[in-house]
Order: sequence, then C-alpha cells, then structure tokens
Amino acid sequence: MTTPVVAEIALNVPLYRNFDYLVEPQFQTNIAVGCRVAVQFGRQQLVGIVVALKSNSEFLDKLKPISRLIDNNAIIDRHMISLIEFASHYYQNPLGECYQVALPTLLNKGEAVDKSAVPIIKLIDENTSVNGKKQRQLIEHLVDSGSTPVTELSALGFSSATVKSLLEKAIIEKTVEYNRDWQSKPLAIGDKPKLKREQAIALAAINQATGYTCYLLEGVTGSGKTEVYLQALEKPLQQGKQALVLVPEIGLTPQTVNRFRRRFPNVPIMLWHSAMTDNERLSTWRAAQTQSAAIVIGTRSSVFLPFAKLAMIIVDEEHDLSFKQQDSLRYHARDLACFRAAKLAIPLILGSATPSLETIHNATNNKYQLLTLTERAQTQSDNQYVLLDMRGQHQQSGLALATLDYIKKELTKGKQVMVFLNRRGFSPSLICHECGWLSQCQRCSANATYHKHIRNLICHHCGAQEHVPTQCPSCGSTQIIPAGQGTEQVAEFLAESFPDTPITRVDRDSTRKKGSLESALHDINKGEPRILIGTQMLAKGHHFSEVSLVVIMDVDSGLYSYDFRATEHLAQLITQVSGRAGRSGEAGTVLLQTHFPEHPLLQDLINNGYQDFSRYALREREETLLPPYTSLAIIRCESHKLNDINNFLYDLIPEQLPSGIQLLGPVPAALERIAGKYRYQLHIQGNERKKLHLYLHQLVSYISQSKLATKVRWSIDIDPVSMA
DNA sequence: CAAGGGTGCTCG
DNA sequence: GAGCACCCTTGC
Repeated sequence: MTTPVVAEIALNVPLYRNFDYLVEPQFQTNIAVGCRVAVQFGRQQLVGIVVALKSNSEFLDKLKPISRLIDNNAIIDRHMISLIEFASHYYQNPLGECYQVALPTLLNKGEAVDKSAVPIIKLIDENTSVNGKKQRQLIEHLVDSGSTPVTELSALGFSSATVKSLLEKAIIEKTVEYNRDWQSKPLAIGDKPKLKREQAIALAAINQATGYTCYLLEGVTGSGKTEVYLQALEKPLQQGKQALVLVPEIGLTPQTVNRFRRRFPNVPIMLWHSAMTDNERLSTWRAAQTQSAAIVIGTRSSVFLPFAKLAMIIVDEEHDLSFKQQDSLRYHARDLACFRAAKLAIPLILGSATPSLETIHNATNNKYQLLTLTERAQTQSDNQYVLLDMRGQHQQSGLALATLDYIKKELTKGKQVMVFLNRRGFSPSLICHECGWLSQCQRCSANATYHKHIRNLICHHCGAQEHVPTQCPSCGSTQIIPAGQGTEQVAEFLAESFPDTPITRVDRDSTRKKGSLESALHDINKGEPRILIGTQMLAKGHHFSEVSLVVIMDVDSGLYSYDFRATEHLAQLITQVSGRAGRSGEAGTVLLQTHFPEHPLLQDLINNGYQDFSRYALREREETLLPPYTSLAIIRCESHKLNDINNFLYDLIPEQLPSGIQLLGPVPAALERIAGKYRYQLHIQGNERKKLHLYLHQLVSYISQSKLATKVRWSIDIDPVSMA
C-alpha cells in the first residue's frame, strides 16, 4: 500500500482548527505549502490554503479529496506564512480567517494570481496650453507627481475622456513599462533640501542599521519627519530593494504620494488603500511580489503585502488608531510591521509627533532607538493655549459664552476658526456644572458613567451601579450635566450665532461622498472667514494657514473617561490639532474648554509639551499597573438576551486564577446597548505578556468548545487600543 | 399530519 | 459560518 499524501488546509471558517484533505496523484507533483486549493467542505465549495503536507491524518478514514489545485506554485513565501501564522497565534484568531484578512479578495475567491502590469501616464509636453479645466488640472497633477498609474486617476477625479484627449494631443503618453527595469538603473533622486542638524543625525543613525533595528522618530509638527523618511529610503532603493510606507487611513493624500514620486522619479511607487477596487489591489499585491513596485504606500492591511525584497518599513503617525483593526483579526499593523522587520532583519522606522505610550516605553527601554527632532521649520511658531474654565459659565450646545467672544474676535479680524469635537470613545461622566464635581464609583477610583436609558451611573471598572443624584453631593447644585455634545447640534448653534459666516462640517458623515472632502478643503483654502467644525479628520494631514483659533470643546470627556487611554489620546489630539493652525510668524490660539483647568496632565501638556506629558503619563501607568507595564486583553460579547451574556461570561471566571493574571468584569461596554443588543466585556490583565498569552490560549480553546458561547457573539481583542 | 421555527451539531 | 437533522409547537 502506498502512503497517502495529506494536505492540511486553512479554511475561512470560525473554527480554531484546520482540515485535512487527500491529495490525489495528479496534484502530488505540484502541490506545495502556500498553494490555494478548492475543497468540498460539508455541502459547500471553499477556497483554502495548504499549510502543511503530511503522510498521515487523524481522520484518514473520512478524508475527502482536494477538488482542484488552484496554484501550481506557492502564492506566498515562507516569510509571509510565518507572518500570518504569527498573527493567528498572537491575536488568537482562526488561521483561515487570518489568511482571508491577509490576502486580496480576488485571491480569496480563487482567481488567478497573475496580473498584467499597470500602465502609467507621463507628461511629455507641459508647454502646450489646453482649454479644459480638468485637462489643466491633470497636467498640473503630472507636473507635481511626474507619473501616475492609470488606476489611480478615477480616484483623483479624472475621467478617461480627459486622459484620452490629452493623449490625442500628445501632451501625455501612456506606457505599460512602469519603470520595469528600475533595479538595474541608477537611482534618480529629485530635488531635495539640505537636512537640519537633527534630521542629519537621525538619517545617519538609520543608515548605519545592519539587521533589525527599530527607530522611533519623535518629531514635533513641522520638524521634517517625511524628509528623513525620503532620504532614508535612498539606501534600500539604491540596492534595488523594496520599502513599505504605512500611513493612517486619512494620511494617504495625493500630495503625500506626489512628494514621494517627485523624489524618486524613476522608481515605481504604488498604493494600497480601502478605496481601491479588488482588481487594483491585486495589481499592487502582485507588483510587490514581482518587484515591479519599489515602494508601496499603504494603509493598515498593506502590512500583509508579499514583497520579494523588503528592506525597510516606515510607519508614519505610528500612534494613529487606524493601524489597529477593530473586527475579525484584530491586529495592529505597527506591531506586525515590527515582527516582519525583526524576522527579515531590516530597519523599521516609527514616526510621530505624539508617539503612543507603548512606543515611548519601548524607546526608553532601549528596545527602540530614539531619534528626536525638536527644530521646527521657520514658518512654524508656537501656539498659545487658553484653558477656559467652564465652571459656572453660561453655555449653550457645549460652547461657553466666553468661547463665542473668542470666535467673534477672530472672525472680525478676517480669520478662520476651527471648532473641534473629541467624540472618540464617547461615554459621558456626569459633571456638576457649578463646582466640577464628577460622578465617581464608591468602590473604585474610576469614574462612573451615565447610562441614560436606565438613568443609572455605572462603574466600568467593577460594574457597581447607583442612581443619579438629583443634587450635587459636593455643592448641592441641581445642574448635573453629562460631559459631551454632538457635531450637528454645535453646527446649528454656531450658524445661529454667526449667521453671516459660512460653516464647513468635516466629519465622517459629511465627507462620505467622493470628492466632498476635497471640495471642503478647497473652500477652506480660499481663506475667507469661516468656521470649520469637525472630529478626528480635521486633526490630521491638512494645514490650515488662515485658522487662527482652534476650540477644543469637550476636553473633559478625555480627562475622565472610563478608558484609561483617553488622556493619552486627548493629549495627542490637542498637540496634533494645534499643529494645524497658525502661519508664519503669527501664533494661533488653542482654546480648551474644561471644568478642570488645574488638572495636572493638562497643565503639563500645555506648559511642557507632549514629550514631557507622555513621560509623566507613563509614570502614572506604571503606578496604576496599566499597559504598557502590564498586558491587556478584552473578551467582548453581545446578545439580545442579557441572560445569555451573563451565563457565558460568568462561566469564564475560574475559582482560582493563575498568579499574575487579573480578571475584571463582566462590565458593560461604553455603549451598553446598541440596536437592542446588550454588550458586555471581560478585561483580562497579565503582569507578563507571555503568561497572559498562555492563559488566553487556554481560555480561547475552552470558549471555542463552550456551548454557552454559541448563544452569544463573542470576540477577543489582544492589546486593545480602545475599550469601546 | 404537515408546515414552521428554534436548536444544536458537524464540517476533514 | 452554512447546512441540516431533529424536535417541538401550531394549526387544521
């Protein structure tokens, strides 16, 4: 009897195991680990990935044969397989689902890997004048970028008709040779500025790297981090190797991309982001693999691109929360980038003006090498902070009268005003408007948050509940209000207060439509008096030179949130937002509305800056035994029936916990009920990452067999960035 | 007794 | 997660 050939297949099913299939003789010569196969799974046909080949199986008597071998060669190499396996293991997620997240949609569907090269357009005659507005814009864009893949044009708002007419006039040319021979030609480098002293020191340090080193480039706004990235990329590119540049979701602007293309005119630079079509994404994926892309600039999931010769990874704005995926495989792209860089023995550069506390911790521990940029460009000047004491102030829609006076003053000077709402992790504590008393849990040091539908205060730390007091326990006032407001409400109120001033809303809702953000930015850049209202989006990427006043409305929700990371995020936000305003020589004003003007973290931040704040905040985390000094995981769970949630979560609490593991909860989520579903969570904390990981591994294998788990929707979040 | 719906089990 | 057997209820 001949020995059977058995393939272990990872399938995208929510099960913590792989499935074995028989490999029939006709497939045996070509099958390899990393090939895709089509298999019959129950009654359905699925596409899976071969993760192991063996000569036996625990289930030999019930194995089905593989229906079809999709690839004759592995579509990913050993390195990619180990990356995906690491992600599955570290984040406790089924392997098949990890492959689903890591591979482009078309490959998950079983489509062929091969993709023809993407044609690009180039300017050949920039002096001929054209009449069409769009045509002129396209020429301008090509002057700025040098060349652009045709697949990017529609996202930039250029139609195929525009391209066609410029092609006919021989103003541009289209070629499929996207610098295919870039590796054999000497690297062309566009105009570059002379580095300032600190930039030069940083660059020298990075250029010295042999093997894996992680650098934290901590540079204030305007200190020129991007220039350091660009010059650091020269070394790998000169060696004909590739680089990955990870950027936050909203940081991928045409201006940024053009800057890279201008600097490296004869090197192919491709993109990866969520607005691309499945076909475009497969093109970039394939280009990374075949080395027909030298640099990929991409958002979170580009960390899974199969580069053949990756020699450097850059993570810009490394503190940005969009690097953490919030469903399915809850990975952090920065952390996986770190794994990849270490495994490949290549340098990793993390850049930020406001690094996450985790990263600063690693830098002060000498796990990362710290490179600091403190010199600003001359056009930048320090903004002035105003802490507006809200206690006893008359307010409407969350804006104090005094704030309106500030706004009015700037508008009459012909300036613009930006009003910023910090709604992340929105979960109100109750505040006494008279004296600043704050609802607190009787048993914990944590704040109790207000749950409107049951009119109760709940401590998210221990779960204790109490009734909302009718009077302030501290001063007897009856003005007890939730901290926090909505964008629309504020916009309406401001429109009434300043009827002659145009108002632009910039948030997820108002910019959902393609091009609406661009047109909003265009309006703003005209420079006329205007009020901008928005959330996170306003804080990043764009500089508004006519904005002379930034109002941050609800600072307090960031100071006293049940999410221990809220202060860190608030400090990052205040720092980033203040970097958006003001122009050469003229300092802008950043106004913070707060009931706690003497709060030490706030004082530290505005007097001594983010660097100082972050070191102080880290000491506080150390004292309170919170990450990064401990490790954290959250088991989340939701169901229409509270009973099922309780049965499930209480069943997970053992009589005796292993030493070094703490368990908190069950506690309600920030929004306890969404669309009729209750949401609760269990917080699991470990003194050591390894110990926690081991414990979670056991816990997840218990859950995956638990009958109680089938009645709820549950998920596990390792190293959560948000408690919501 | 058939249709309808909830539940729990398996998938290799 | 999908599909399905199984069982219980309901309606006539």
